[in-house]
Amino acid sequence: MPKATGRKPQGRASDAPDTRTRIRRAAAAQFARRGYAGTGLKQIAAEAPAPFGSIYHFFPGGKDDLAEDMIRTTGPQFMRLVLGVLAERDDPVEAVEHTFAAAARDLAANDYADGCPIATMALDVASTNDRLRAAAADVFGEWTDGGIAWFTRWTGDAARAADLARTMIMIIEGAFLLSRTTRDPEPLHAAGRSMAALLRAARTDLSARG
Amino acid sequence: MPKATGRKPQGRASDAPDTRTRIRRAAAAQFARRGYAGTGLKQIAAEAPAPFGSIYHFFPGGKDDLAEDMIRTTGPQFMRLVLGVLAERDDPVEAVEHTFAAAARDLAANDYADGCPIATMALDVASTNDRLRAAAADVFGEWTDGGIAWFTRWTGDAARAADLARTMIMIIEGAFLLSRTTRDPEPLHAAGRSMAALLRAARTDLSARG
DNA sequence: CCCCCTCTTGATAGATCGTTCTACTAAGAG
DNA sequence: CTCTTAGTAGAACGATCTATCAAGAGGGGG
Repeated sequence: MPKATGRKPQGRASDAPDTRTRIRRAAAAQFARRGYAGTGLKQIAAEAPAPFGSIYHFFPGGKDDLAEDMIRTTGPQFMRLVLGVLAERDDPVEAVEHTFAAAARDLAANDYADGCPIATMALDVASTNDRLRAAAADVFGEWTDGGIAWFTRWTGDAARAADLARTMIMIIEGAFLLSRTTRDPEPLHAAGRSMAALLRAARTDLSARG
Repeated sequence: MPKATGRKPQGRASDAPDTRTRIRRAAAAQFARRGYAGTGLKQIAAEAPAPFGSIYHFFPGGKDDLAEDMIRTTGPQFMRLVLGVLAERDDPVEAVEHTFAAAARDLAANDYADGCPIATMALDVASTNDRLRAAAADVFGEWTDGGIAWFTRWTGDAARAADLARTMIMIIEGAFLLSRTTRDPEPLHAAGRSMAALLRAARTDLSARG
């Protein structure tokens, strides 16, 4: 990790993102849309835009370094995004419904290209690249922990919160998969309804037990 | 489609599958595990085993033909498999729980390599290959229809059955994603519990309304 | 018998892949 | 001024990719 010396790269427009940032952004977009094997380093350099050699300057480990960096940075970003949307409503059931509706709207708006930032890569590398598989597993673990914290604040029951958190993640991933391949927001809406139904069932169940 | 002339290929052991079948099987396995872009035609030929040129003999359209054939044949196969496991129990809630448990066991048994036969490819090509994306969308549509039929037989309510069917597909896909990348069967078990909870909620809801 | 057709076989082409390499540029440090 | 270092730039390499091609093997129908 090169220590920041406070020096600006090279006389560049002050507000434009630097080369490293442009490479990361382009890599994140391409990997998320086209998967690991389907994305070429040359495409990333072309889209950044950045000189090809700069990729290896900033990410000496090459494609794997770039992909792992992408997984570990966009993963938490996505969780913060979801948690932010969730926080826009007070009632948990409404919050969940609102979040799925927002996801459906956003996915349609970007022409069904950007769903989960890491799911495509995760499946792509699950059986072929253990380092990246582990990175994705770490991210899913963080999401699960974050979800458990969120649901525990509401249910007070940790075991139930764990199932709800995992289910929320799984159903949203499944919904992205279906909506992206069918180019139809309906799966995301159905997912929202089911997740809300699950929360309502948990609520009545918990209040019945006291 | 070459008409079957009843003639055996070339002096080959009578019980061994023919070249075309071996190519299809190898392609299905590789595409499912490594995705579309991550699978090479040479690997498929090597694993079949089959001479490389035979791929183009049987699938003149090359990789796309092979992938579309794989999607359209393994998709329905997988639905029949799931429906078969579901039919091993009479009570729908038990059937669903049993199915997820069986999926968890099978996935661990094959070292977390074989989850959904088409999900990896579907995400891989969703934004890059419209022909294959549409093929995967057709398969998901068939699954949805099959699921709706199954749940309608139980609930009698078509709209609710549609949500349940879609949710079943989505949650299973999400669970495969999480279980494969974390190499842990727990997500599949959690998915089974949640799906069962959803069915129980639907059951009490429907019986309350009459 | 010989033609015909299906299938086999692997070499080959041409493009693209990830990676490495060397040369160059610009700016801060002394 | 020179030295150093970060970053720019892309040529070159060997491997691998998809796809094509030409030739051969082997049984059925004339």
